[in-house]
Amino acid sequence: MTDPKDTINIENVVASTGIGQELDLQSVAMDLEGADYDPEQFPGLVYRTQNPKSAALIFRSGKIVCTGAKSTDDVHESLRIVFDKLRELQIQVNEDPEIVVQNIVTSADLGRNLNLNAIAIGLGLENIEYEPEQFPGLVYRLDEPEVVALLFGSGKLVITGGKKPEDAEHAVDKIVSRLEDLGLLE
Amino acid sequence: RLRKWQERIRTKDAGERNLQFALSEIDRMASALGVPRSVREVASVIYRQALSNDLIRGRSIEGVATSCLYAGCRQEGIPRSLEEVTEVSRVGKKEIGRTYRYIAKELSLEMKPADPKEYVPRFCSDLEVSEEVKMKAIEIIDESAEQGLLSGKSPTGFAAAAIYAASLLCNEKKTQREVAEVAQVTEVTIRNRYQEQIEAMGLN
DNA sequence: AGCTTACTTTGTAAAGC
DNA sequence: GCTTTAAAAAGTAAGCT
Repeated sequence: MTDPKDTINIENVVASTGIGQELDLQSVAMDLEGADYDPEQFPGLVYRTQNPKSAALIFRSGKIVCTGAKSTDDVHESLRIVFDKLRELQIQVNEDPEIVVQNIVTSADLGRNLNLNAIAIGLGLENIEYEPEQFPGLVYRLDEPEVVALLFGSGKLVITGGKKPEDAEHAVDKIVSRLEDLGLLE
Repeated sequence: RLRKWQERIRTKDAGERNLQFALSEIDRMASALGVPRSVREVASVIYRQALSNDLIRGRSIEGVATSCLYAGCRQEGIPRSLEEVTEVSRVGKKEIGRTYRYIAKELSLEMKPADPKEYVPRFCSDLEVSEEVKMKAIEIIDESAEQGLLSGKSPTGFAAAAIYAASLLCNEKKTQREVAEVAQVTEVTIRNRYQEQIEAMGLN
């Protein structure tokens, strides 16, 4: 039996940071190759890194949001590239800006099909949201860790809202044991 | 003090007018959908509960009224799909769905997902098929749901496919297009669900 | 009948309307 | 509440050949 924990894969990491310096996004947009900046539509400038792949949202305040990285290491590497690009434009960037992971999206596989109708009733209709007419996944909010899990009929799941990789592991353990207790797995 | 008093009356009148508007909208939409009076009453009760729990603030009256009607239909066991309620409402499907989920959660309505079988009588009478087709469709839904094919699938598409399959089995063939139209799903969805159900019934 | 593209859901920060 | 970004899950839908 494959431990569902071993199937966990980080799909997206969102983090925030700041260079500690105000920016003139108009000029940054002019000098930074590949930058997308449309202040009418959104106040942030979008800059994409290729290796690792990510998208950074750079704001006038100097605060930055990095999304799309596949690991916390990739977040740091992506932001290092962004910092260096800004330095190339003669912009002062703090030594080691603090990088805070805000959300980690993970996928996993329980390895067996799930009867979502039975799970909805078993876990308690008051704790879940399952509206197959609107979305095929069952939404399950956990208190500890504080994450949200989307369970699918295939047994695959998505866990989001966590701030560290262990949150997803703990969530998978709890989900597996609850489903086993209810006799809804295997 | 006089001013406060007038304001209270103004607020009370406005609130009363809003409630009357909401209830008349529920009535209008219920008539357009052809649901029985019991559903309008349940929907009205849910709307008043939403009102007393202050769930309307920040949302459109029409959106809440439509969501309450959608919830009422399901609670009464004669569901209308979001597509169907959207057709008679002045707000979009996305807002109705979102408002419905919010109200259901806040009022602890604990709604079970709609059962595809609940759509069979209405779809079948719209298609003018026999009682035999209706029973066969229900049999197909029961069997394929038992085999776990229902998880994540839309109840209307599941019901539509079963009715299409049943019409073939009973030699009262309805086209995918005809079934798709009454169920408000695409022919592609019927085809996909139909294939799985036929396999589950061991009829392929 | 496919294939492609796109939208539905979840969470999260950023600045501003 | 909205706007934008990213990614997964699976279902549904629409457009094109």
